[in-house]
Amino acid sequence: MTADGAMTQSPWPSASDRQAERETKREAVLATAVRWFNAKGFHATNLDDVARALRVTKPTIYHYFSSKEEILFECVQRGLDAVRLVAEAAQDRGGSGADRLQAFLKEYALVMMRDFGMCVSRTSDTQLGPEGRRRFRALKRDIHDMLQGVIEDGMRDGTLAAGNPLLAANTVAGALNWIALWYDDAGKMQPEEIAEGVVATLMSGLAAGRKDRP
Amino acid sequence: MTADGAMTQSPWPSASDRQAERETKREAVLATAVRWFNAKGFHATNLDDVARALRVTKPTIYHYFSSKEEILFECVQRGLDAVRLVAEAAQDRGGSGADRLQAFLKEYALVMMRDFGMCVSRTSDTQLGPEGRRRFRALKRDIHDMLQGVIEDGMRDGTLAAGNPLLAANTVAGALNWIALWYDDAGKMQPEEIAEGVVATLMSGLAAGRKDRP
DNA sequence: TTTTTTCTATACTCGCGAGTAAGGCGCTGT
DNA sequence: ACAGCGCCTTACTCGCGAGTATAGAAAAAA
Repeated sequence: MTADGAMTQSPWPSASDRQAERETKREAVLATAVRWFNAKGFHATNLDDVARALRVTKPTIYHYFSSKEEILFECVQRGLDAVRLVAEAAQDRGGSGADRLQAFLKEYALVMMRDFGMCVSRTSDTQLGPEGRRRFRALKRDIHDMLQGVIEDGMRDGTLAAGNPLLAANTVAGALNWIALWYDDAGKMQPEEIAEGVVATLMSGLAAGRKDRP
Repeated sequence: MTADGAMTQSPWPSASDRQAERETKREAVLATAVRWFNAKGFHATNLDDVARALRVTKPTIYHYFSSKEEILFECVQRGLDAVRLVAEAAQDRGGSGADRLQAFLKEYALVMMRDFGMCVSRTSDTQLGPEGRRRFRALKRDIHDMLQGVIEDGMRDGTLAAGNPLLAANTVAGALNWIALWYDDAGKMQPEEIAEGVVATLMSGLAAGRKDRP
């Protein structure tokens, strides 16, 4: 039985407890900041507001982050990480290109209705400095390449219509990213419902006359 | 023969000439400003830069506009006016709902690759004050309603697949608006080509299996 | 010519908000 | 006990850029 054993809970935090505590506080800052960024925009949000919402003061925030830009960057990074995870899951999923694409798109859409996902669409790379912009673009490019890759697979195996994969990827990415700009938490439609509907439209198109939808 | 007759060009400008001159200068400010806004973002652009590009100074700009926000608003207004014009043209065009929609979408896409159109997508309403935000949203809502109206027409006459018109409108608007964020002037694809491709994807969908595209 | 209006420049103000300096409190380890 | 570090505070600096006060040149009106 170790000192960290499950039998007794020591009131004195261990070193790893305190490390975890620090991480929890960092995450709390990000969670609060991202909501302000989404609601008011990055520039219109000042860190005093964020600090007040957390019932601390601005220097406290600077104890965990070195700059406002770093906070924004970590927010979009979390959003993009979430998208990358669903992209990887879709790739590993097996099935036809169309099946993998559909699964990918739906999860992608759902991410865009969560705080960190929304932040990605609402953040312009002009809000970051040169280095942050470079990294932001690189992360977005990774996502794009995975999306385009799945589309190419589907075109190759014949489950997706032939066409320009770059254009197709940008088209669907646009429709999905845009969700972050019109989705309303308090609205009537549920995320699940929106994701299903948008993906169905993208897969089947607007025009009438599909074989499978008479 | 009037004083403004076509026969002789007086070197002394008439009152209407000077009015036109003033308008020309206003437009020049907007044309320059919108390019800076699109390239660097609204906040990162300062009016000294814009003035220098026009080889004047900041107070000159304030002689034509009352604030930086007014300049931005007039830029997005021009972009949205362009979209409204193509929407009205599509409505008057006649033909089935699907035909009118397709015509609308293509012209919409083309607008999003021009300076003022790009500015619309790149501008968040958080960049405007309460009044500007209200007007901006109203203009965007007009466009949305027209788009959704055409889609409803198409669903009613059976040329578009049945579904949720609100969702469909948001999906296509997203794909089109997003063009403004990835289109590259210096890229290989021409606006015409992009517009055709994106609209075709939206109308027909990504999945293989259309009757009209075996 | 004189007066007035239009347009533009030089040289400022001024508020906002990112980021910092310096100190205090409490826990940890020696 | 005491040195050291983690955490958080109050109270500041300071630069940037929107917007302005003022004046002068040129053109229009009188």
